[in-house]
Amino acid sequence: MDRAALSDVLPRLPIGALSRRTGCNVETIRYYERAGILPHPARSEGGHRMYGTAHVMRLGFVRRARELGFTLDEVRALLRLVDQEDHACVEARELAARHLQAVRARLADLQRMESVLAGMIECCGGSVRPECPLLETLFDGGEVEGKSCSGEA
Amino acid sequence: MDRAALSDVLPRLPIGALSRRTGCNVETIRYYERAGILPHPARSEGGHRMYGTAHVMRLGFVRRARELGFTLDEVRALLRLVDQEDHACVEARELAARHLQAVRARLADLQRMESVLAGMIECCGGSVRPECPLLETLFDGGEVEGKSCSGEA
DNA sequence: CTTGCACCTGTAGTCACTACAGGTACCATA
DNA sequence: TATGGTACCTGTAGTGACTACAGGTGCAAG
Repeated sequence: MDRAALSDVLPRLPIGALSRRTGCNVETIRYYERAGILPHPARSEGGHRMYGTAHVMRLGFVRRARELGFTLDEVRALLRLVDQEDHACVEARELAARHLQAVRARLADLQRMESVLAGMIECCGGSVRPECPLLETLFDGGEVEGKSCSGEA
Repeated sequence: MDRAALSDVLPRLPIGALSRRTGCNVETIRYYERAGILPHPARSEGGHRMYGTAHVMRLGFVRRARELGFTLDEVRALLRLVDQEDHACVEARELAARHLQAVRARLADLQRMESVLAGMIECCGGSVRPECPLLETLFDGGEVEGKSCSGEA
């Protein structure tokens, strides 16, 4: 598949149609153009943006990368690799691997949050203590995990 | 523990000391004041902010809540509950439970990202195909999971 | 030829900070 | 008491990735 060869096919999609086709907000498409993610499209006589198949594909690429949590900077880097003739597979892999590390770090963070929150809520639910143990925990920074939870004295 | 009773003890901490004690950035402390999270502290003759024990505790509360991923709006709501005499345990629990749901949703998102990314990277690593399968996947939106990965033809 | 929608540009708002610039207070030492 | 080096002050602007206007113009169907 030579993607460059598709560049000028169907160059008459206005921005709303591109939006519907890709599921990407109109404002976001214009933003991506300003941000250097999408190239400036052709314009109609009256100044309306006119897109072709190449744009549809590129925007699809961007959307999928964003859904995987790549930042726009990372997306720009991926697009640079795409735009080279030899697709620099190794670099793409490295970029993705670094991103995967970041995702896993965030995942670990969230898992910690999840368990602390779940513990606090459970603790609070069965409470017969005068003060709210949930708010207490936030106040004194006490560990929820491994604590008796029913309260002593 | 009556927290209100501690309000005026040790009211002579300047912002840098509060920062060191709580691990919260000086700029962030001032931001929290502007944002209505922390009350306006007393001032020295020359206009420097002077904090007491109550502020130390409140800021600790805010920090811990933020670390659990509560938004500042949620933190404000939690603080309102704290500031009521009857600590409204049920409401705190509901707030935390809603937040836990959000955390779990985000967790599920990230887990999906993680598995797709890991799959893409694995696929790319063993590639003998001409094009980069990682970039290809981003282009055509093909599923990585359950695909042969070694390439056919 | 008119109507009404789609499109245009440019700017400002979101969230939770962070980073200045340009100026003043505080406090320890000489 | 003078001085010097911090620590502090206010106000504004920047971050990322959009989103939401306001106020104006193009386009295509009837």
